[in-house]
Parts: sequence; structure tokens; C-alpha cells
Amino acid sequence: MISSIAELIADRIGAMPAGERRAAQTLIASYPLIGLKTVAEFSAAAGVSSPTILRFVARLGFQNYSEFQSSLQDELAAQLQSPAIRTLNPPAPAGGSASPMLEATLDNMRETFRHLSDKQLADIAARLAERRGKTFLIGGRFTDPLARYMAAHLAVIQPDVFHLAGQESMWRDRLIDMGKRDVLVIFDIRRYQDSLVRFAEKAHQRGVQIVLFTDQWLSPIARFARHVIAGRTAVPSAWDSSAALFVVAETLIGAVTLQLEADGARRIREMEGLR
Amino acid sequence: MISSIAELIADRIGAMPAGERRAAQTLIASYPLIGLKTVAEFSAAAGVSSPTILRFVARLGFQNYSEFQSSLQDELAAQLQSPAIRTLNPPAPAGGSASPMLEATLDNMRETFRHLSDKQLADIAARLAERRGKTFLIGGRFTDPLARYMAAHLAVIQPDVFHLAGQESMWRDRLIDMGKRDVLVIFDIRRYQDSLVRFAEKAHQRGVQIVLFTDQWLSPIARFARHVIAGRTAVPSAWDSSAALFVVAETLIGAVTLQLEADGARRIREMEGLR
DNA sequence: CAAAATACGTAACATACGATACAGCGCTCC
DNA sequence: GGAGCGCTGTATCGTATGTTACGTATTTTG
Repeated sequence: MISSIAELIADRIGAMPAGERRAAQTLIASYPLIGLKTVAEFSAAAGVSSPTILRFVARLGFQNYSEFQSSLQDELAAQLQSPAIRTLNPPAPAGGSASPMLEATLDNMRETFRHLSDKQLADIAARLAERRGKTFLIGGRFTDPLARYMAAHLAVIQPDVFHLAGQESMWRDRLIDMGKRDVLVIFDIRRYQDSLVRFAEKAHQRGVQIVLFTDQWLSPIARFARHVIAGRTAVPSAWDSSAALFVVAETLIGAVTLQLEADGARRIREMEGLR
Repeated sequence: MISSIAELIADRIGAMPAGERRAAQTLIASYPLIGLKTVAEFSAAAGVSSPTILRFVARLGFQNYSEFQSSLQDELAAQLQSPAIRTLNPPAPAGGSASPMLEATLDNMRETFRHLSDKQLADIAARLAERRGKTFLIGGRFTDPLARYMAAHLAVIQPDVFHLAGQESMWRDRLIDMGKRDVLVIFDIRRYQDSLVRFAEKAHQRGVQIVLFTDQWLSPIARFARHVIAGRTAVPSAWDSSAALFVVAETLIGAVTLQLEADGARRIREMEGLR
């Protein structure tokens, strides 16, 4: 079975005329980047004319050049997004690694943090630590526990931390307490909940700064969010995994704590005394 | 020093207007592929207009969109050519790693699963899937969200799943419903809560099978537990990490789901139909 | 060796793409 | 509360790009 364009080329390169073969070889040599550039650049790199390139992609079975490029991009996307399948060769059973679930989860975390700069985390932590206003947290059907988890920790080290629980109508009543100085932390992954989106929109209209934890496809709430954390959620299971978001949440909790300690927050010192 | 566009964005995202920030977040979320597509596609994905995308790349310092795309391609080329240096973010200065928090968490997970045999997980999953009795879940101050998370999932695929919330006196009243056929899942890490220990003991006396999620030093509840999952919790932070336990929980959820599907549970089939 | 078929490049064409001008809007700051 | 500024989207324009037609070169075959 042929799963990549590279294989497809290898399969048919024998039946190609000279010019197209040069195109094929050029593409393989720096796969797949040349294929993402323009026809003119591709043809120049291969030392042939533009039409030859087009005939080449046509011979591979594509209707036009765009379709060919889209395929390459999809392939690249699949590679970049799932590090586990990055290598063409099976990824070294290395100890026969027990759980594919665990492997996927670890990859998700690495990927999530790869797309998350230290600076971004520091910014969010600073915003949460800066105690001008209140902090609200809320989550969706399966992610609300993450909101609770974060709220439980933050509430220990600073005042005015509220987890929004219960019915939609209950949160809506809290909107009236929210303003520009406040922060709303929302967890929302597929399938995105309309109620949350509506709530986020209203909060946004009131000037509340939103920190969104979502998946890589971005909840529509991203539209209103000041900060977006996009975590990987794909695992070999019937469910999506929130583990990567969980780890980001823990990291943030740690950063906020550190920040407050550095600020010499009296609350922290008092707390130590109480232990 | 700034070596990748991703870093450049992270550096300047704070100083961007809302629309451009959405562009930035969209790009980071599926880096760098969206940036290789057309302006129209990029803008659609970000939910903004084309000019906003162009202003975004201009703000990053590029003369035009092509120059921006070329940079992305060069970056990608460098990345693809040397598979060893795959990471886009500063590739972990050998030990000093960007996020020691992440490294510690990943280690914790590997360690946790190393001490956790497949058979043990399978046994617990089987016990949870075998639907003779009820399933109760409860957690401590910071771990209760984990219990909620697990309950939220299990409740979807099987009946008689209850999360025990609220005051201690409230759970105690539920003891009367518990018997030999039932399972109680408890999350308890340092500092172990007396209330939970007392509750576990009483449940144990009633013949309830206890599945305990705890840390490597083992909560006193381990004494009464049928199954013990000991997760690593140490991280460079003021708090302990529950991430490893979280991943075990997700793994179990997946395993139970699979088991029930295999059993051909009618509920699962009906659920699919409802989607 | 001749004639036909295939391959390839040049040049003209049409489309879709990036770029720009402009107007409406919201926000901040007096 | 009003004036100014900055941000964003709509509509338009010019152009770079993919595409096609056609003529020449090259190879193949009888």
C-alpha cells in the first residue's frame, strides 16, 4: 500500500521521461519542501521548465498543482503533529514499552510544551499573580475538574479565587461581579460547549481577560481570549486526553506560587506560619 | 537570541492587537503549517480578515507574505534535515531544559508506569467494568478533581457511578448504600486526610473493594485497599504533582471503556446512537 | 534511413492571490 | 462627555502564478 507521495514517486519513477525524472529526484532530494514552493522555483531547482513540473504532478495522479501541494501539506501535518509516527521506521520498541497510551500522553505533553514558550507561560502567571482583581475558573463537561484543581491551589495562595460550578444560570449571575481587572480561566476542549462560549463572550464584553485552555483545534472561545493554551489531546482511546492541559495547569500553579513568594506576599508568609 | 519565528511571536505577542494575536495563536497552535498556506486560508482559520494577517507578518518584521513564508520554509527545512534537532523551542540545553517542571513530570510518569504492571491495570479495569455493583469515587482536598474527572467519564459508559462530594457527613450517609459488590475509588496523597482514612476504613468494614490512588509513600488507606496505585508526585514546585495519577486515571478510563465495548454493553451502543 | 510519435520548452492566457486604500468602529485619554 | 487615535474589515487593484496551446527537438520504430 502506498501511503506517502514519496512512495508513490519511488513506485513510478521508472516509467517517467527524463525531464520528469529530474523533477522527481529533485523533490526527493529535499523532500518535501521544494514541492511547497511555486512551480517556477521547483522547475528552476530541477533545471526543467514549468510545464514539465505540471506534467510530473499530473502523472502522479493529481488534478492540478494545488491538489499536489495540499497532499504534501497534509502529509507534513501528520508528521509534525504526531511525533510518534515521525519516523518512517517503527519507533524502536525500546523495551517493548508497555502502554501506547502512556507513550501518546508523553508525546502530547512534549508537543504541547513545544508550542508553548516560557515567555507565554510567564506572562500568564504574572497576570494571575498580579492581584488587582478576582480570578474565576470554569470548565466544560469533562474539563471542569481541571478548573477545580487549579482553583483549589490558587485559592490557597491568594484571595478572590472562585470556581464557577453548577448550572449555567448560576454562573451568569456572577457575571455582574466581573470587570476589567478580573481574569477568567476557561477549560474547553471538543466538543466545545455552547454554554461556555456564550459565557465567555459575555465576560469578554465586560472587559474580563480570558485565559483559555483548549485543544489544538482551538475552541471558538479563542476569539475572545487574551491568552490561549493549546494542548494536544489525541490518544489511543475512546476519549480525548486532558493530561497535557493538566500538566500545563500544574506548571502555571507553580509559577504563580513562585511569583507571589517573590513579591513577598504577606499571605504566603502567614500561611507558612499556620502549617 | 531569537532563532525561530515561533520565538519571535512569543516575544511580541504581548504587544499585538487582538486580531493579530488571534493570528499568532492560530499559527502557534499548528505550527508552522498554516503559515505555508495562502493568506485567505490563514485568515479563515484564524477567523480574521486577510489584511490582518498581512499586518501580522509585517509586525513580525517581514517585508511581505512571501518573505514570511520563505522563512518558515527555511526553518522547516533545517528541522527536517537534522531529525536530531527536531525541537523548535530551544532544544533542551542538555539537562538545564527549558521547563524542569515538564521534565520532572515526564519522569514521574515513566516511573509510575514502570512500577505498575499491565496485569494490575487490567485487573482494576476489569473490576470497574464488571457491573455487579456500584462505583463510588472520592478524593482529598487537591485530588478530588481527579475523582470528579474519572467519575464524569465512567458515568457516561455505565450506570451507578457516584462521585462523593461535599462535607464528610454527607458521604458517611452514603455508606449505608455500599456493600460487597461495590467499588470505592479513593484519591489520597500527602498530606493524607484523616477524614478520608476514617471513611475508607468504614467502607472496608462493609466489604467494599477499595481502589486507592496515592503517592509513593502510600496513604494509610493502603492498609484497606484491594488495589493500590502509587504515583510519583515530586516536582520542582511548592506543590506536589498529581499529573502521574491523572494519566493512570485516564488509562484506566480507556481500559474500562474498551472492556465494556468488548462485552458489547448495550449502553455503549445506545450511546453511539445518541451522538 | 525515413517517418511518426513522444517529450520538452516558449509564449500567451486567465485566474487567484497578495497588497493597498479607505471607511467604520471602538477604545483611550483628556 | 467629546476628540483623537488605533484597530479592523470591505472593496479594489496589480501582479505573480498556474495553466494551456503550439512549435521544435529528440527519440523510436518499421
